[in-house]
Amino acid sequence: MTTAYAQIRQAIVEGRYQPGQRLIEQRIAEEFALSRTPVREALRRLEAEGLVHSEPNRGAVVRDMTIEDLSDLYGLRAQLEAYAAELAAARIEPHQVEELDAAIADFDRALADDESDPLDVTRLIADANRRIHGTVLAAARHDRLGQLLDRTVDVPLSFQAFRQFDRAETERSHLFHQLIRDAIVAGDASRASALMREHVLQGRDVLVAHLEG
Amino acid sequence: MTTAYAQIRQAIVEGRYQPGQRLIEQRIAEEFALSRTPVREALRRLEAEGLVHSEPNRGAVVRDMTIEDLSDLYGLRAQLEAYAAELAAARIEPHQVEELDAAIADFDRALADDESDPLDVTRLIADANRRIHGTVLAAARHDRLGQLLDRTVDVPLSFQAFRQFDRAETERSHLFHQLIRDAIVAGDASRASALMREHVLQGRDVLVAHLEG
DNA sequence: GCATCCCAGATTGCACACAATCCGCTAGCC
DNA sequence: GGCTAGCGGATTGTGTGCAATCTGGGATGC
Repeated sequence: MTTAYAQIRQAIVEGRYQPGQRLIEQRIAEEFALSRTPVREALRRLEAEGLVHSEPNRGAVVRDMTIEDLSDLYGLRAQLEAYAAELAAARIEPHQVEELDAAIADFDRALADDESDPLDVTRLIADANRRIHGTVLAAARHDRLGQLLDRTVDVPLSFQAFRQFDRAETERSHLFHQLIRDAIVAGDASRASALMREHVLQGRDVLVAHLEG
Repeated sequence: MTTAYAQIRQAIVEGRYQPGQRLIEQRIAEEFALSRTPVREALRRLEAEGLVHSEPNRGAVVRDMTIEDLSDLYGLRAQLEAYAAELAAARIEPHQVEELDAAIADFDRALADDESDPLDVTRLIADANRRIHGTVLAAARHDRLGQLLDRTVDVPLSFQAFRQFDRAETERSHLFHQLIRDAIVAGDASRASALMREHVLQGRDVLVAHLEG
């Protein structure tokens, strides 16, 4: 099951299964050399996560979203991540501060790297970014919030082709990461929250502009 | 599947399956005169919703929560409902204002009713309350937010025995409902948001006090 | 006495078969 | 010509058997 879930999920997030496409159990089962049973369970799980939409007796399709839907989703994510930052400001532990600093340093290093393959640099940046947000979330120590955020963050990925980060945008993100880090470490919950909200909403604007253009 | 899901869920929320209790597929299947297959799917769905926790090859148990977990959950709910109120202030439509007013009027009527069986009154109040919050959520026009909220709101129910509402508390809720309604209708998003957050956090305090006492 | 190994029972994970349902299409009727 | 009823293929929903895995307890060795 776990394997079916992970594989189908990856296929959706990477865009191999496109929005709107029907996900026929038998076909997927054959594709992954499994029976329908684990495929069904994976589809139910993906439905609960919102990546897939399904109706009784009619099966599942990869969920399609309008730009408005995506924009709303980012708005929700902004709320959730802002709350995570707020909690983190009160709950973060020293070793998590170290993790956060390390991830921010990696982001900085990747940003300054003008020798490696740009594709690798993009990957490094994306990874450091994930670690930064992940550490804030872990510091919030709120399992359920983490769960909801994981799901909310991944959905839009299926609508973004893998794309290079614009330099100015990336530097702005870096700045925000540092400000957010400082607010959290200083225990200033309301500023941490506001900065994180703004940071995510900036991301929304960039995505929307990209999709409209 | 749908029937298995609904039945198991109800059993958990009503407390017939207690927190910590193992949910053995075969046993539940027999109890509802089904095979294990729909039961399995229902358990997976409940797991995704957070009502149930399960580990590979070890099965599912009704999720247990500490007071801290519940308190955190209410904090999350406060964020989400506040966001719903914020969006509703910008998006509500005339017929939804009518629905909201009708639900608030029902709440008022139930509150003034000192003749009916107190248990019926409590049920009426709980129902009006659900409609008020449901209408705000509908007015927010944000499917995903609605989904997340449904799940976040129901979980604590399994930890509350059905209880009478304290009169002062109920009147305070009624007041907040009216203030929230006015802010939404006036299009004042930030006040609607702040009021809703406070309203939910009051609910948290009451629940926590109740569980500790 | 204590730790370790191993076995038996219980339970979940998966495959497969059959039943129920849905959708598109054709034939028949008005 | 257009509309409705009904048929057949495709797909999902459910039941069941077997394999894989975990748990607890007892026997064995130190």
